[in-house]
Amino acid sequence: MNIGQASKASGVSAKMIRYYDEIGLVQPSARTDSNYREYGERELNELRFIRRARSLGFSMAEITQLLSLWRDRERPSREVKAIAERHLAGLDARITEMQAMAETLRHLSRCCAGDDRPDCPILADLTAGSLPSEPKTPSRRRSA
Amino acid sequence: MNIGQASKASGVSAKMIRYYDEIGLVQPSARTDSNYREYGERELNELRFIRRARSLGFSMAEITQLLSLWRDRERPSREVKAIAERHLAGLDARITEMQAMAETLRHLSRCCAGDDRPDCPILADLTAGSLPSEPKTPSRRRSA
DNA sequence: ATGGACCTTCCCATCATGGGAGGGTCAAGC
DNA sequence: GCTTGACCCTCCCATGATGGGAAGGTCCAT
Repeated sequence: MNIGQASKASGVSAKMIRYYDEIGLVQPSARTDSNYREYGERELNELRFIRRARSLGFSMAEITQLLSLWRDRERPSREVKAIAERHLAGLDARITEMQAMAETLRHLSRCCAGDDRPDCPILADLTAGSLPSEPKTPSRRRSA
Repeated sequence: MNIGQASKASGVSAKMIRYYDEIGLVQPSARTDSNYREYGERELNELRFIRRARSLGFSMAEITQLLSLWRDRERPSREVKAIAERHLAGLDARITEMQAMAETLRHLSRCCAGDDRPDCPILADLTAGSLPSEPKTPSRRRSA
């Protein structure tokens, strides 16, 4: 199977398949005389594995580990689970963070008239710009 | 105020302040004879504005628009609101997507013993790898 | 006048992905 | 056989926001 066929069959772009080859993640089982990459069922399954793992948000670094566990028939499921849980924790953290952003935006948006007038609580909020730590006297800077 | 002071006062790294200068987003009000960037209150507020907007997840492209509205005393709040709502919609979409990932992972993780044995529903799921759309006859090409 | 803290510019790296140029290969139809 | 179009190859560049670091100039306090 050449790269185009592997791409169609795995749902991974040819560009990415070449990239995985380059970084040594999934190498073609062979090359033809004319230097075309050739992939077999095994590589195909690995490409599908990667695609599925990417769709769950795993980074390439994590996938590298997962794939090597996948290849190892002796792996302890503990290790797989640890990777998954670490990733899940990161995911949850990012979700929480984004939810906070979304809530703030929803609030500001609700407060904004959204008409022709220039007064805008959204811009007002951005202007307030509380510093990370120190509160600091609220800068009553010249109207500018 | 030089770049270090502006950095401290705004919470934006000096590196980023130089970058904003380079892309023309916030330029120093002047340069000293020795070519040091000089920032005034106005620029300081713009930097704080950016920092706050970044913390709400706006992209630099969005911030460019927001900043130009912020500078325009005649802006219609409608435009600000539109940007905010578009961004909010994108955030919500990403949150939903990540929640789906997290739910899947939580489920898989719950099903995984996480012990010394190699059997692992997480790897099993990744192996299943359903194709994006077309089922397609399972390509029985030469077994390779 | 010396040292250290600061500033400058320029280059490189990230991470996963795509775009495109320039050139070789293969298979089908004539 | 030869042409044509669809494929493949490698190599380079770009993304977005950020940081790291080198090489060299500046400022200030001792």
